[in-house]
Order: sequence, then C-alpha cells, then structure tokens
Amino acid sequence: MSELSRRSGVPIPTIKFYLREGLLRPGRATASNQAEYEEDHLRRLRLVRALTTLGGLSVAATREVLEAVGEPLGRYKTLGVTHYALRSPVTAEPDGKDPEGQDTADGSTAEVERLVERMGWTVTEQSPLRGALATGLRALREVGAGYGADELVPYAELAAATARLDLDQLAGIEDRIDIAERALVLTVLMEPVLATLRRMAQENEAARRYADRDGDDRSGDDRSGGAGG
Amino acid sequence: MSELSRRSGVPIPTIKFYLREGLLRPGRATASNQAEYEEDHLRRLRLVRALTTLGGLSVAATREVLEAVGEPLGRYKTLGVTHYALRSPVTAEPDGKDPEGQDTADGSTAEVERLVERMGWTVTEQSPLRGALATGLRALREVGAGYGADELVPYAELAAATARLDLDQLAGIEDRIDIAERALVLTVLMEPVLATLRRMAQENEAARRYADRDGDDRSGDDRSGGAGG
DNA sequence: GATAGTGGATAGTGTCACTATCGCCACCCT
DNA sequence: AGGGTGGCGATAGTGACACTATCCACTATC
Repeated sequence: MSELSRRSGVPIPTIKFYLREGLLRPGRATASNQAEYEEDHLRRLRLVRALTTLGGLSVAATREVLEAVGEPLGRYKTLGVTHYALRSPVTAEPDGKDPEGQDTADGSTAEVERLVERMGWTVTEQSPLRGALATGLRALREVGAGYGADELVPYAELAAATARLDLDQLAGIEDRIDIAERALVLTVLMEPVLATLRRMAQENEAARRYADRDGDDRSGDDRSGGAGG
Repeated sequence: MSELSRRSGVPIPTIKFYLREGLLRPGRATASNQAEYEEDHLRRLRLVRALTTLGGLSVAATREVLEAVGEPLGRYKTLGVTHYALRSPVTAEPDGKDPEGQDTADGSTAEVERLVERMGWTVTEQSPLRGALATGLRALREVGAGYGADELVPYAELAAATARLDLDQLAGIEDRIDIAERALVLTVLMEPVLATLRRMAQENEAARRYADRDGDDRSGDDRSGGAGG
C-alpha cells in the first residue's frame, strides 16, 4: 500500500478512504495485514483522482459511474449509462415550480424538444440530458440571456463535430471494459479541457477583434497589461 | 426583502447571507429596518444563484468575479479579468512535482505551448488558462489517454468556432458593464450547456454508429432500453 | 396599540472530502 | 525466540463550505 501511495502521490489514509467507499477493490491479501496491489489498482486510483479532482465528481458519483463502467455493454449503451450515472453538469429538475408566476416554466423543455428535432438527433426520451439542458437554458433566460432553438443550432452543430471526434477515439478499441473506461474519460476529463480551449479561443478572438481599440467607448480608466492577470 | 425572496425563490436567510458576503449590495434604506430593493437587485440575485448552482462557483469565487465585472473595461480586458477571476475549471498548478520520477513533469506545458503556437492564438503569458490546460492534459495522460498538440488541433478549431459565436453575442452591446456581465454569463453558464450538448451529440453519434449492432463483440448480457437510464 | 415583518448579529446545521489515531498482528532481523 | 518496524482495518475527528435558525430591536401598518 505504501508503494501504491508513493507511486500515485495519494496519501495512504485517502487510499484507505477510497477502499472503504468502494472506489477501489481491495488488494490481494498475502497475509491478514498485508496486501498486494497490482498495476490495475494504480490505474484505477489515478482514474479516481482524475475524476474527483478534475472532473469535479463527488465520491458517490465516482463510485456509481465506475460501477456502471464495469458492465461490459456496447458502445452505445455504455455512453448512455455513463451519462446517466454522471447526471451532471446540471442536476435535472423536470421543469416544475417557477418562483414567480411567470411562463418560464416549460418554455425551456419545449425549446430542447425543438432543438433535438431540428438537429435530427437520436436522444432517448428518458435521457437526463434533456432535463439538464432545459435547466441550463432556463438559468440563462433568467439572467437575461435567453437562447432559443434557433440560436442554439450553431452551437449544437459544433458540439456534433466535437462528438464525432470523440467517437473516433473509441473506434479502434475492442475490449468492452476499455471502451467504457475510455468513454468515461473522454466525457468527463475532456470537458474541462474543452472549456479551457474555449476560453483561450475567446481571449484570442477578443484580442483579434478589440485589442487595438480597447478603450473605444470611454477611455481613461484602462489598466496596463492586457488580458492577463 | 420578502418580495425579493418571493420573486427570486431564494429564502430570506440566504439573501441575508449573500448581503453579508458582499454578493449583493444592500438596498436603499427607507428606515432603520426597512429597505427597498430595485429590479437590479433581483437581476443580480438571479445571477448569483445561476453562477453558484449551475456554474458551480463558490461564493468567494462569485464575489471575486462579480467585483471584476463591475469594472468598466474593454471587451478584451474584461474577458481576461473574468477568466482570471474564475480560475476554474481547473486550478492551475505550474507543472511542478510529479509523484513518480517520471518525465510527465513538463511535457504538458510544452504541449500547450506548441498548440497555442500552432493555432496562432494570442494568449498572454500569464494567463491562468495555460496552466489549467496543462493540468488537464497531464491528468488525461495519467489515465492513459494522452493528447498531444496534433490531436488537440481539431478540438481547438472547434473551440475557436465556438468562441467566434460567443464574441458575436457581445458585438451588439455597448455599455461596458453590460458587456462584462454578458461575457461572464457566456463563459460560465454556457459551459454546462455546451457540455450537455456535447453529451447529447455523443449519444446521437453512438446511436448512429453502433445502435444496430450493439451486441457485436460478445452478446448475451444486453439490457433492454437503449441508452436511456 | 397590537401585529407583522425587516434588518442585523450570532451561532448552529448538514454535508463532504479527507485524515489522525489506535489496537492488532505479520514480517524481519538478530 | 523475541522485539522492533510498520502495514492493516475501523473509528472517530477535522476543516471547509453553504446555508439556515434564532434572537432581538425597532418601525411601518392595520
């Protein structure tokens, strides 16, 4: 265990915690107080750390999703199960109670419906993604940045292109467990990476469009240093 | 205050909490125990809720980023300040200590460098995004899904296209505070939406490619119901 | 003048990820 | 053989965090 801790950089008590929580299988016991951990354990431990720290999953979500990944299903179902077990980035609330008596209630779900139809996407009726998207759209609308299906289509097309890249990554793999694990990694760990890429691209695009005339509206209070820091 | 609570759906003690934490400006006091809250307060409160619940920001991060947004800068600097104040999705660690004596140390930062150069992006040297991206790539490599600059280029191009859409949203706005707030909303709240769109597109793409022959490798233990959970 | 409800302060609650400690017992070395 | 070393398992604790409950003084309103 000390070797596992040393090689992973995870403190021993934390490893014990993960064992207790069922995120790690116990090692092969060589004695009543001695156990051997294989290379698999190291891989798994690193995966757990990546999912919790980077992916921001709770330990409960991590356990769930790792259990789901253990099941050898096809590529299609694996993704579905993964998405269901993740149930983030937004906890789906099925569009119920609105604080004010406004009509904000089911406008979002309808918009989601319309978008899915317009894109010609195959998304199961029970998929938690529908609710998650609706929640996100509702929040955007509440802060005055409402998006309808029309405005979302370009974004959805880019998402589709991204998804094609993702699925290409899974194409070469044959073993179903490996597929599942890779799908999980792709879905969860690529998300912050993609978000960061988007932010970088935003900075670049803003520089390209506005850097020269940064003080266009009202000048006077500009700081030095550009976008950094 | 009770009206503010009623209209926003946020309980009064929580509003008090936000006031105490400086996320909300106090209302205009009409008496020693009475205050009036304008429409602005409602907007702000909704924004805070959206950032914390959907965007997953801590109240400290929310306060920071809202303070930054209060400064009337240009579009370019506004985005930079926003990104700096966010400092998520990944806390940047500048690539130091590796658990094992491996060469994993600075490979990621070099890869980031290469990608930025290859894309021709303008990203300031001090931008926290560089570190964040490096951290993400390192995590991916640690779980056996290493990406180099070459593999990332297609993703980066899609991110660039997304960023162009984003910046188009800001084009029409003139007031600098509004720009800042909109930029914040775009960056933070669109992230879960885009992530959800990507997952939806993944499900669709997986269905398109694999749904018919879901039991291709080894059949037998397939559940009914497809991808929905 | 009774009631309701606000503002402000203090302290408490629940959750969550992680960690310190303790007794036990195998292993190793002499 | 026997004692030191140190891993193992379980229990309980720590600290951070986001709220939330309670209390009190006071004022607007009925």
